[in-house]
Amino acid sequence: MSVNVASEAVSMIEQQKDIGLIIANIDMAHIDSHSFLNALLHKEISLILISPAINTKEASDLLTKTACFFLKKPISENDINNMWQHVVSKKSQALEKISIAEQQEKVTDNSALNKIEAFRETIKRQETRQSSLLGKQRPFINIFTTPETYQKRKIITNDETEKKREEERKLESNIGRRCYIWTHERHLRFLAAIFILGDKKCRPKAILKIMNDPNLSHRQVSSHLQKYKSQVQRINDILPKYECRSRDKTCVYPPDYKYPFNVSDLAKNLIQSNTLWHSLRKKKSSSSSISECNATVETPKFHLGGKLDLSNHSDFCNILNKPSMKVHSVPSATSKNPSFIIPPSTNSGLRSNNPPLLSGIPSSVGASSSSFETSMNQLDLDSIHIPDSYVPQSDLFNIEDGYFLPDEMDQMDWVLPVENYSHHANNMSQMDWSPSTENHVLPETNTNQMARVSSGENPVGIVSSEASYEIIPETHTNQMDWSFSEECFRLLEDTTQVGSDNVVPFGANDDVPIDDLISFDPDVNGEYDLDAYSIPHATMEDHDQSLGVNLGSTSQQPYMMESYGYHNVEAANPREAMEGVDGFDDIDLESMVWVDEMMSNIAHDI
DNA sequence: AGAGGAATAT
DNA sequence: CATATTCCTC
Repeated sequence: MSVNVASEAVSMIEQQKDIGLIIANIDMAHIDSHSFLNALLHKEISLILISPAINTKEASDLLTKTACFFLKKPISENDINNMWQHVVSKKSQALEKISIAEQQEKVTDNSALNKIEAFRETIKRQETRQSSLLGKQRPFINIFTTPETYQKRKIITNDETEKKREEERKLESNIGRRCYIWTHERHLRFLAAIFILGDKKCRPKAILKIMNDPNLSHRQVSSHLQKYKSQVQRINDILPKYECRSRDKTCVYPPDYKYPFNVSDLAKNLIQSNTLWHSLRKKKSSSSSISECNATVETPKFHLGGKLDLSNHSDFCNILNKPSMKVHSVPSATSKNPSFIIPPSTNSGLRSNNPPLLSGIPSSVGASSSSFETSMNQLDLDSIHIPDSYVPQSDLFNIEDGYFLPDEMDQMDWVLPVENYSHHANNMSQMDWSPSTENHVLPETNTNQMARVSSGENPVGIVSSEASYEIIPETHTNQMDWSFSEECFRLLEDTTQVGSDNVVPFGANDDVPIDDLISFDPDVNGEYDLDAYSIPHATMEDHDQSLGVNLGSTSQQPYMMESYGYHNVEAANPREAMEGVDGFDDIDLESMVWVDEMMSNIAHDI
């Protein structure tokens, strides 16, 4: 909001309560600038003052009282770009004010410079974080550099030496840093541990014991577990919302259905989908354009195709003899929904170098009896009963003309910019399973009027009668999302070619030890013919029949049929996808060392 | 004392 | 957001 007269601004400040930042010319017409400043003295509003020339004394005086920053005319673009930093993190600003006030007791005549120095430090910290995240340095803004600040730096008081030591301590630990502890491999171990332990026993200490990672502390596992659990919760909260937004209404749901995903069955699904992803990736790399660099690109090891029967192993036998899992509200014991998702695409089955994080969460694998309980006697991850998700999974990845971002959902950065691929390829993105904004389907029932705003060919936003949603800006669409563009995928493929030295070739560091432990074959009996899922059921009765149940669909709203979105997978049958791949059926005993370690740990625990 | 877990800090 | 730390209970 802009006003021409200062008095207008003052009354606006009085009335409006959500003002976060004021940018004002120091030379105000019709009003004494000091009375203007008094008006916001006790408000928590950041103030940036603009002046044609900066009088140092006056500036320092004002900075002490109210202003948080001074800009000298003419204002550069850089200045504008950095303004946001004055409004974010009110809390830290407040803290800073306190610490500055304390300093003022000792250095009274330099208070303004203190403030600038402190602010500078704040920005520096932010820069550090951003650059570590982005993997590159950004130019640091110079506007704060004055001879005085440099002079000030040389005066080292006891206070400051203490501060410095504190800083060093913080640098040694990982406080405030992105430190990629939870690599893909570690996370998979973590998930495996959770799966093995089960919901009730998956405590930090036990997990750590199974993971057997000397570089991890109990607390780190604890923290990771906390986050993991919160994400499970998030999924359980969010999935029902997808369901009601779904265009695919072929499912008929019990009125009281839930999403009883628990911590360990989700872990199982995630491990499984990761394994499948890697296997398909391997297939792709051996058959498509990447094949020319096959000789140098080491592909991950897998043991798909055979299950590792550990039922006779004395340790595992005990471990796996845990109580049977109860499952709530299973709509269908014979649902044909596959337990994984292949992202739809125009000409390629695998589009991302990131494993499918959300995939596999909805699963009904192996539910073949009318009983919803089972007990495990072998490490057969397919035999566990996981309830149907009720979510037509393909819809999670459908792209429509209209997108909708539910209020309660943030846009998640669960995939990485291509430029940082080499750095992050094995890390991060483990926890954020929510599909990005683009995958949100506009609910049919939504009465909110939506309009798409375009600039040329590029959508720039969505305007609704209630709110407007910004479409992910270009920098975000460059991320390795399931929905990323064809161009982006090509770029990705290019950058993963061997010879690009800032990029780790795919596979070089991607081996997943957990695969050595668990052999998945999601389609060991050839039952999951993905093509079959793209054929719509003719009638609801057919649908019910195929599910082997009658869920009383006649009493429900008859929904339109939509096809599933499993298109263009190179081999529809994952089993086929694996045929002909060397070492496919082997179980490499030498690579099972970790399994042995894990098992002996478990034995010790027992 | 030390684990676990929520909350909060960085 | 990812990770570290604190605080409190058991």
